Amino acid sequence: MSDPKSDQSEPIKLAIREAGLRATPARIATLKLLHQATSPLTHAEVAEELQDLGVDKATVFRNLNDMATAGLLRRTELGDRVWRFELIADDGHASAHPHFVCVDCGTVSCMDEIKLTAGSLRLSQEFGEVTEILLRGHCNNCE
Amino acid sequence: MSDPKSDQSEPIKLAIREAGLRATPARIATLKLLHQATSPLTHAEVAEELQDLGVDKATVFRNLNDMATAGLLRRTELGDRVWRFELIADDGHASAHPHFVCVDCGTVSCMDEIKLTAGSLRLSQEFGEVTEILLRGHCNNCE
DNA sequence: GTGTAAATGCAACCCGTATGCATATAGGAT
DNA sequence: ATCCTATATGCATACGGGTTGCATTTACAC
Repeated sequence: MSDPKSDQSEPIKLAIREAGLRATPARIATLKLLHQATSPLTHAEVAEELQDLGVDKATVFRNLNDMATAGLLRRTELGDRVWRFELIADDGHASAHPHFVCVDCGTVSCMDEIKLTAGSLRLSQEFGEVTEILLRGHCNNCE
Repeated sequence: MSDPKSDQSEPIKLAIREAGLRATPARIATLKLLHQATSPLTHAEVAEELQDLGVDKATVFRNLNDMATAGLLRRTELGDRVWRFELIADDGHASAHPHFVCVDCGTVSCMDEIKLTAGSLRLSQEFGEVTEILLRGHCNNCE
């Protein structure tokens, strides 16, 4: 009774187990969803998508948080009091990158090339070690 | 029965009225508090300070939001799901400036000199008009 | 297969914030 | 100085995203 559908579950399962967690259907579905996403997803967005599979909100919340703690996801708050999660993959869109959040429509974009000036970087080190850059403003679709 | 204490209430009252609001004790006290502050304050911080004066939480919340809408304060969310408010003065620390938030202790610092590289600035305009820059990381007191 | 720690579902709860409504007050009109 | 009314306040209650306690189920090491 082996599953004939050629999904990419196996590598995902492996990754979950390597992170020290059990590869449950809810977690696999969550990671698949985030894999397809082009920007960070909220708790609510993931929960809505997974409730067709009969997965409870609380489970989604716990899984997202647990997988973030386990290093599979990055959890960020982009100014609207909602947590968002994105995959930390071994490839491509992996490393921490700045985000742009539209204060009007709430759309979140990933920015790969944004940098601070050298001087600003130096100055910022007087405060501490910067791990995340977030830009907010009005996106081009909203004006 | 004129008040002998040489506080700076008058200019503050004027500013409140100019913003189209009534100069109530709660608002005056709120602005004085924010005037002394060196970084943005939360609802809770202001509310706690003002409850000695018998001011209700809800009033503080409404006043902060109203004064932000009226252009007296700037309201920002710095990643911990809590609103913070800072004065928009005519002098000094007035214009929008980046903030640094320590993800460990939650301390917020105002950064006046941080800039993006010219190239980043150009790139960011593909997304929209950036109105706010927020940096997060580990502050020097926390490591 | 079996046992057990980890994961899940459900409901209840938490915390920061917002709101409805009756009362009090600022401040322009008189 | 007094009055009047829109604005502001206090209190209680509601809200929304997120979290947690507990009994049940399930992944997976053996």
